[in-house]
Amino acid sequence: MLWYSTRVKYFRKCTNMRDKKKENSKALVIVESPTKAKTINKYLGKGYKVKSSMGHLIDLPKSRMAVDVDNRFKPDYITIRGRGKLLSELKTEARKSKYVFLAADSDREGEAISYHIKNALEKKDSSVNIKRIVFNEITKNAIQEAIRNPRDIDLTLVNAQKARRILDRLVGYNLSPLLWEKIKKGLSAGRVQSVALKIICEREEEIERFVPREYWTIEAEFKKGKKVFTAKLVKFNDKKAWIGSEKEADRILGSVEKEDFIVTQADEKKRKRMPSAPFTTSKLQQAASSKLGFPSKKTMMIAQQLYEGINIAEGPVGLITYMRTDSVRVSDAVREEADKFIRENYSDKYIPKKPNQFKNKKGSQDAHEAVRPTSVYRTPEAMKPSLSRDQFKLYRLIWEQFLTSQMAEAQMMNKTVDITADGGLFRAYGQNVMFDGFLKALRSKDKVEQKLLPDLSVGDRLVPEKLEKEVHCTEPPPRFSDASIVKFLEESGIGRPSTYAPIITTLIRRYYIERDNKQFVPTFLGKLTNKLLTQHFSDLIDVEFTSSMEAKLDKIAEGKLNWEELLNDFYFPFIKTVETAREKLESYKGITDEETDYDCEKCGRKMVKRLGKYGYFLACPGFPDCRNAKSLPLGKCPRALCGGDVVERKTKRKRKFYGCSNYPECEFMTWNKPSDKECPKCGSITIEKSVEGGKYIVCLNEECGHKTPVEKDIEKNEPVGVQ
DNA sequence: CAGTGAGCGAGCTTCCGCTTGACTT
Repeated sequence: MLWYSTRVKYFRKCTNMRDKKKENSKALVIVESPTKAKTINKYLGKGYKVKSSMGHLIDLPKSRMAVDVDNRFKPDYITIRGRGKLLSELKTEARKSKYVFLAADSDREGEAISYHIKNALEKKDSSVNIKRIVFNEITKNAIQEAIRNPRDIDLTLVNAQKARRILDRLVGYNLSPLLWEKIKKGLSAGRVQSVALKIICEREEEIERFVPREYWTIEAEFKKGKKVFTAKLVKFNDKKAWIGSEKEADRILGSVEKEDFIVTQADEKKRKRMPSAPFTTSKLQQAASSKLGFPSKKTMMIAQQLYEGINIAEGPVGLITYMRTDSVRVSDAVREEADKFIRENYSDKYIPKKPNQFKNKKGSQDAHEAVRPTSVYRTPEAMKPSLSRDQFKLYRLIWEQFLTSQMAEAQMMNKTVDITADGGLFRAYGQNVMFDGFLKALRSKDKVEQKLLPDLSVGDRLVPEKLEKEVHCTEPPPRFSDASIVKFLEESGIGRPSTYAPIITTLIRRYYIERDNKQFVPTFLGKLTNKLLTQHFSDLIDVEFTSSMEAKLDKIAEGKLNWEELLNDFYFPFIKTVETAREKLESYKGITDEETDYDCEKCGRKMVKRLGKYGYFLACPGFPDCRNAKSLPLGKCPRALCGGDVVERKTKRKRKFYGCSNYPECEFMTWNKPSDKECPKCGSITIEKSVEGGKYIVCLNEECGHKTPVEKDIEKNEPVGVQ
């Protein structure tokens, strides 16, 4: 019997093996994103199995430098913590497959990901046939074409990535410890984040230096027939009109007032207005920041949801293409679909004669298409029931940007009319939309305003209905916002689509900058860190550095430069500078403490605001003799007779909330972040609330309920220049 | 709903870039 059962087992084993053999004919395709894997699986069908790596699997370890600078910068690569399981799954799948196609993105990082996976797979079993394939749009044709043209790993491209990776490691892991030694542990510096910090600090210095000046403008209002229009004084006695004082404005008014106003020039010019390109990541973040008020992080999170798929009537569907891209490219098939949509919903006139051409930014890696709707036929309105408010807003933004990018240009007629009175030259502008083109698809809010001027010809005599002066103040340059910092980074070629949002988060997490009304303000710690870095590493913490590095990386990718040579040229001078800085720089430890008005109830000293592991807190400066420490009071508790302070707390799930320091005697708590102003009536904490028509400070004391409108930034302009 | 700092000297912090869940760090 034993014999029999063994036979059966053996037989079963054989059939199993035959099953496996069948699977053997399958080819394994490895991509980066699981969503992409799903889509490609549909296109490739039976003979293929598509898996995703979810980005890098092999990298330098986090816990140590792992670069042997004395041994030709040999990196010690390891499997990233937590990725071992995925890697061994890929190995198992690879062993069962006849072919493996490495289909990571067609850029520098994708080549490195493929290279590392190939090495790992071959370690176990060198008999697998591994090839690299690339495509830069997810269409059936593009993918089948790629499979027909497999190639080997491009080692020069891998070397370029290796140089980039190691350089960033050398910079980050040498500069950061210097900051721990000189300022505070846990701080960080790097090729990218430190440039972002620098420009935010530099802008702040500009603002601090700025002295506002008053200036005046003069405007005339005319009427011809029924049409009223205004013209601005642009020149006086052939000089550009910059009027610095009221006296001067009055002088000009006086000299012009009694004169005849005569039309001396009337020009009409045809102008075309091109729609802008579909979104790259950077442009998407900029638009979402300025039009929807979304921080970059929020934009990316919602875009990810739209990309991964939304349950709509036809089933779960990815509504947009991949959201991390530096390309404005759109596949031909999709362009044709857009033409069809435009024909059906507008008319042939709104299809451009030749498809609109948009140029990628220099240095674009072009691995993905632009961010666009997967089908323009899924209109925002039709999708609305399946989307959250924010998803809808972002989808509509992406959809409209794409649709308009595929529509015809608008034709404008621009009019310029010069009206002269004595030495004063007044100018009026008119704008007439001859053909609206892509403007037709914009919602009214974004539409270009029609500004019509009456028919005027040279020699016409006019009498101003009004002639007025107005006072203005020059304004300091604006602080950086999500939109403007991302714009700056992208235009400087610093950072990548996947890193724009995290850069901002890092600067905030390190307490280098704070968000104030959607604008970034450097903290004392941020300014100090920046000062230290710019003192010794001005060449490194600079826009120029990255662009020259990128140029050299390109050379490595072309095989014209050796990657070790690049690192060699960079590292040894750099590490010398680090050493000098370590010797020369004084220690700034402890100077980020800020004095406060709070008395230490244990010893009477004035407590200081100090930055700790978990954020700011109040510490007794008598430490370690007096060990008193407490949370930073944000204002008075609004409960009557309580007398406690409101402090920031965190739930077990790390969510911030604000509660009374007298807990549990007083149970006051709120999720709303208190404003920095106290209630003028009762002294309690207040929160800022934006309602239609303006911002208010609302008192949280229920018995008080006081509400004050926020006046517009009075205190912001005043202290700067007036003294 | 705690603690947080300095230094003692364990063991650790930190970079950029690629990608998602797991998850009480």
